[in-house]
Amino acid sequence: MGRPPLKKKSIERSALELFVEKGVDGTSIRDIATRAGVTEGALYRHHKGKEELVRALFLEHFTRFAALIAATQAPQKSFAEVITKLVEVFFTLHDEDPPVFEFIMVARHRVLDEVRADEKNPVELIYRLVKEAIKRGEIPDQNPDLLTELMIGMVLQATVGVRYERLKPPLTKHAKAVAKACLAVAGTTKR
Amino acid sequence: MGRPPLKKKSIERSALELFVEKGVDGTSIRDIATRAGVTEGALYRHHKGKEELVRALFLEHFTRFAALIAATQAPQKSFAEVITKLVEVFFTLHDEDPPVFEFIMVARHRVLDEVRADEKNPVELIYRLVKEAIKRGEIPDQNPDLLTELMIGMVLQATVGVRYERLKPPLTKHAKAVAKACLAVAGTTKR
Amino acid sequence: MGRPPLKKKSIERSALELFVEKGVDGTSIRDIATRAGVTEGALYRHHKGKEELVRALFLEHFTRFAALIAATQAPQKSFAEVITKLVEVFFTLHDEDPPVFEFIMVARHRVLDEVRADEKNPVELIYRLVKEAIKRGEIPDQNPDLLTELMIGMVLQATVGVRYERLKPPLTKHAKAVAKACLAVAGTTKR
Amino acid sequence: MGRPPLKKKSIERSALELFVEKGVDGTSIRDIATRAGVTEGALYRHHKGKEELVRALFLEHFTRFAALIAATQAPQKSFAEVITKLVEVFFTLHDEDPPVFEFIMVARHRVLDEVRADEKNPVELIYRLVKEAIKRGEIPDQNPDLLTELMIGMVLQATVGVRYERLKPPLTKHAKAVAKACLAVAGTTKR
DNA sequence: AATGAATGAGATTTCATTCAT
DNA sequence: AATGAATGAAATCTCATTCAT
Repeated sequence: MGRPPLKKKSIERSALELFVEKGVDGTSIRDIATRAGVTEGALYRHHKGKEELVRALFLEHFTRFAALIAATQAPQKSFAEVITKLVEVFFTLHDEDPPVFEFIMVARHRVLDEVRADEKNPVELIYRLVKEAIKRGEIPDQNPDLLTELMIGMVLQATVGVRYERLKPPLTKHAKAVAKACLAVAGTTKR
Repeated sequence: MGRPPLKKKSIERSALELFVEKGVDGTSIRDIATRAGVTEGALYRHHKGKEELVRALFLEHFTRFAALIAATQAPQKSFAEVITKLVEVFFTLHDEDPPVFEFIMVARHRVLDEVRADEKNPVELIYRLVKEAIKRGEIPDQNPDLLTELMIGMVLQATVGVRYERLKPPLTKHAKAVAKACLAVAGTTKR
Repeated sequence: MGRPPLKKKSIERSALELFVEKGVDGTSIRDIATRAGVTEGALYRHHKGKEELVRALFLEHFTRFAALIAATQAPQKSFAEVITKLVEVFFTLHDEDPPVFEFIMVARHRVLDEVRADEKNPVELIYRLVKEAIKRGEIPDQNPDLLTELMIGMVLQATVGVRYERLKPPLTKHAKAVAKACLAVAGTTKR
Repeated sequence: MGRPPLKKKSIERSALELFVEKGVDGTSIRDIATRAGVTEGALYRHHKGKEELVRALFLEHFTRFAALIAATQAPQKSFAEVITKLVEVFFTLHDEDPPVFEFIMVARHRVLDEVRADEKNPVELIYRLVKEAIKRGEIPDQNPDLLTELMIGMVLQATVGVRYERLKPPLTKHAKAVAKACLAVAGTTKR
């Protein structure tokens, strides 16, 4: 094995940040190279092109995210417990590296259109949680799709609040409050 | 007078729809012209370029939105009443013309960076409502920034749910439920 | 006969001025229309297009210029008299309407390539004067081409001096001095 | 390093020639690329655009010209000596590379508007020479601005004469005659 | 006579990608 | 591994001209 690819990480990090700041379509190879302190050709040593780079970055992080999120699931846990855990996990993932979290949010539609109804899709996961909680009487009967959206909306918007400096980081400090809000909306009966 | 601007509306509508579908940077002038059934040059009779077109479309609709949203304000109304009204107004605006609503959401960061801390900014408006409600004891003492984000998150995510066909339109059908969710999160004491 | 073409003169004057200020290629139809206070189409009511407009403007004024210049010729006059008269005529034409004079200078190569070795060409005219003066012994034997260029250079550069505000107009005030310079260069022996 | 910039010189030379032949506004990027044997985009590797290319070419050569012209200055030399030297230098610069000389003439108004009253401006330099010569009694009292223009006019028109094949190159062959003409116009008293 | 929207051609510029070094 | 000149295609924009009004 030769020397480690010194610039690879730099290229990938620069790309990720720029994708968040200006969008994938708004970011050029030259933008990435400039920020990474390399020249345009260097990117092609490591990736086939811009779209492949987006895909690679997405899958690298999303896989990790999905695994951590899936691990929150446990049949014996109550709806309240799982939701609380989920919010914590989401916020921890965000705080760990906010640009990475934001990139996943930005890139998911572009990449996930191929993976749409995937079981790993957090929307699907939460939807199933809600359905089961209703069936088990943990929360009142209601439109499970709507509740899913509302909870997801609160979690995601909290990350937006941090990005625009309307909420003080770290986000994990707000996890309890947001989880409580989710349960309030769900109308959780038992604790 | 020369020919009346038959194609202006068509160009603007096509642009707006494409901006929502593929993003501003992902939409080319050619895309717009093709959908509008004109040649590329026609756009420049009416707008200086793509960025100016985005700005013009945004300001046109945002101004109308802001006026309607500001009109929900009335000093004698309770927090619950105003929030309920606001959700209704948001959802009505959405249902009226979902692409226009979505375009405003998509374009706001691009355009509003110049208008940031504007009083017309709905985030600001809701924040002030929350602060006053806390002061008047209508809702428990809490982080007003967080509550603001949570309510906004729910409202916006509901529109996303419709876009991805996870929620059945029209959105106004869900207004009552979403308003109730907002009040549940706020912990409204009086009704 | 209907109304007179009110805007025709305005278009032509605006075009002429812009051709001088920014060059023919640097001036667009829109530039002309804007300065003339009309719309783009109006020009085509009076002229076939930009090139034809240049040609028309050039020929209109050049014809008049050429006639006045040709009138300076008289067989019985001395070289000194004709040169003095010529400088006066040139400077009078310039002072009468400097933009017109400058336009003729700017456009001559573009238009005169068709008329090149024309007898009306002032260069040709002066060249013949010089040749005859040498033959008649009015001036010393010398390179007639060079003398021609030197005299033309002085006359034209004087107009440039006025344009760049290095010489005080009117130019006719300098006619005597420039004529004297021409004769000094020629080495005129008799007066 | 990547490939050495094989085509840069070719692009710049082609541009310079075309600017002289057809004017800057009459020359398209495509014209330049075609003559240089490259594609249109290649130009942008080396220059920001056409205007910047004009500026770069102008400054590169003008700086060299100005240095050589300034070097003709020496306090102990007579007006006649300096003028003779100046004409020689101008003509040598012209003969060395006529297109470069002509380009400087063509581009100077476009670029020099920013550098106008610069001391390096040859017009200024000659003006100062003339003023001093008058003060020192080397030439009769007269309008120094006019004399400056007349001398410049002769020198420049000589280069025009060569371009239009009315004067036989090389121009340096005519230097003595033109210098003599300048001194005749100035009315130099001492030799 | 004049308007000005629209066209069609082309000019300028950007950009992902390739490749010789 | 990295460079950066150059390409080829596409995007943005300009402009002379036409034509319905």
